[in-house]
Amino acid sequence: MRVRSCVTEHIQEQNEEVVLNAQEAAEEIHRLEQQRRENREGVRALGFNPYGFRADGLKTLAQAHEAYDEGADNANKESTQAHKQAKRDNPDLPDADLPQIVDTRPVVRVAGRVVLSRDNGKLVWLNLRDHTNDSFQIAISKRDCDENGFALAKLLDNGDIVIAQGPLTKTKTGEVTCWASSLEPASKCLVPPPEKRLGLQDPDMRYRQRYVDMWSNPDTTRTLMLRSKLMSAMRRYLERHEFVEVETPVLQTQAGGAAARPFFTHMNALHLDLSLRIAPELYLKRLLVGGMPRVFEVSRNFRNEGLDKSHNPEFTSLEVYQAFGNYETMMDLTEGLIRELAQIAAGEQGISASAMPFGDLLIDYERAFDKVTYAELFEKVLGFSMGDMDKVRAACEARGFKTKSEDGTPIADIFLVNELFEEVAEPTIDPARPTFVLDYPASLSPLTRPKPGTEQDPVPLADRWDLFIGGMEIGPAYTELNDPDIQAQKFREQLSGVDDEESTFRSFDEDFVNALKVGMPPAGGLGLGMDRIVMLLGNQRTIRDVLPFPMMRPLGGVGNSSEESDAE
RNA sequence: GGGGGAGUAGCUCAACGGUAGAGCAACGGCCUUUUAAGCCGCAGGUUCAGGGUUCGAAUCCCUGCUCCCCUACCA
Repeated sequence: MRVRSCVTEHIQEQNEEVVLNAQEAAEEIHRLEQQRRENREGVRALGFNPYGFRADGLKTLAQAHEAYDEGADNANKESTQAHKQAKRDNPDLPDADLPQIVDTRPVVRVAGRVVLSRDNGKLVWLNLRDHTNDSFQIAISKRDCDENGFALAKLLDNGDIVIAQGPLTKTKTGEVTCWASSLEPASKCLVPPPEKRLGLQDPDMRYRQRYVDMWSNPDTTRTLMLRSKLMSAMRRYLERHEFVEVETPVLQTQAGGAAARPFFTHMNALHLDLSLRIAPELYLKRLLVGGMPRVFEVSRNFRNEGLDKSHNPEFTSLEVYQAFGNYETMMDLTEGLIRELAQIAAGEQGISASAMPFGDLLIDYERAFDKVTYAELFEKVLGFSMGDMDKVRAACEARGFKTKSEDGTPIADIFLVNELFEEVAEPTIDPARPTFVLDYPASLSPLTRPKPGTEQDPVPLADRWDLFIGGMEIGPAYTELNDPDIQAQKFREQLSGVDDEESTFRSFDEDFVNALKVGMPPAGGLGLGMDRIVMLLGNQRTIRDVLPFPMMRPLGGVGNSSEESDAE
């Protein structure tokens, strides 16, 4: 009871606050909004509801444009001319005896947002926009449109949504136009819109008010719709390959499957501290143990790390696991998937998948992806074998890379090898050619099966590849480790090998090891960064441009953190 | 984390120590084939916020807020 009354009080306080804010806001209505409110009243005075009703039988603006019938339009124009000419020649004849006007022009009903308007007095031109067409012209003439519709046209503001109906014709400059017989309001835009040609430019405003960005910059909507189409095509592709989509927990008692700092939250009912998932991997593998042979999850992952043009704190990965597959199975699957998505994206944009623009690059998704092993690429670029530790250490020192940690202990050889690889070898991969880099050092891949026969090599390898496109890492795939003893040992190594700061977010998942004890079939596993794939195929430079609502710092300063960051 | 840049009318931008302007949008008027329509008229500002220097600050200095770029970190 006590809790309830507290809650009630709290809600009351909140409500009072809302009322106060609303009053303050009401006093501060901008003059431009006020004018729009007055126009809205004018629309009401005509007998319309400015917020409209259900409308059936609407065509998209693109469909309407398609429906234009040249023959019918010409027949109408010619017969109208003949009628007028005859009337001039025989002013006394009744209309019934004059040549009749033929009108078989298709009539369409369309809806859209007003992006331009030109008022010529007795003829008003509107250009409407929807998701299929940036600018479709409507003419509302005093002669041909119903009286209320014509009066409405005079009261419209840019940004309003309207429904127009009428026959399709071409103007004398050749533009397909709906010559309205009626016009109705569908919704009012009370907020003054951005500049009509340039759209909303300020990137901050574009992300914060995506709903304005989307209609004022149609490319934004196109990119977000491309994202949907690619996600849908990805599901179709995987289902065609007999994968089933599953959903695994986002709230986890220990976030695993990747090395990343998680977000934390608390569950009241069980008095549990929980973290949001950083990867779905360990749960998907449990499903393989249970007997699902081919699974995938479109996983929203949360990582409490920095933001930049390829990192958002929540992002979408595709993870795929195939029992009795390996990392080569995953390579074929991935290449096929990405090529198919590229073809779909290319089709949307009317270009070829063999030359898709990404910044200054033209990326070819049609030809077979390049393949190179980690060791080959290392040796080709560095000029010596990655097993030659003296040269590795010397090369690192020559380049000024750290070879000792803060307390003076030498950094493990394999991290030096990887430092050289990432800093020197990786950048030489041709960004215009999708490239698989195969066979990573085993110590860098704790959840991966060691490559048979390399255990005694200077650098033991693992069945792992990474795919690089456009200079970005798109995702890795593995032959999954299914030996519970090796897995347990890798967990232990990871825990002991990291400093205190990092150990807070690496954990030994005993239940996962138990699952492997029950027996997981050999399997291939794959993780793809879907946001980055949409960036590549939609030619967008930043991850923010492929997310409808990217993470933004709240306006107004201090933020809402109840305490100072505890993890710095 | 480090360095650089930006914030001015609803929007896009000028003005860089001396009366805050333009284009678009808006508002009033004219106009039945316009295409960023046109013509005439009229209005619109806490120059991000707060402090300082100065006779005088959008402009120079300091602090804060927000964004952008580079860099660093990052399975």
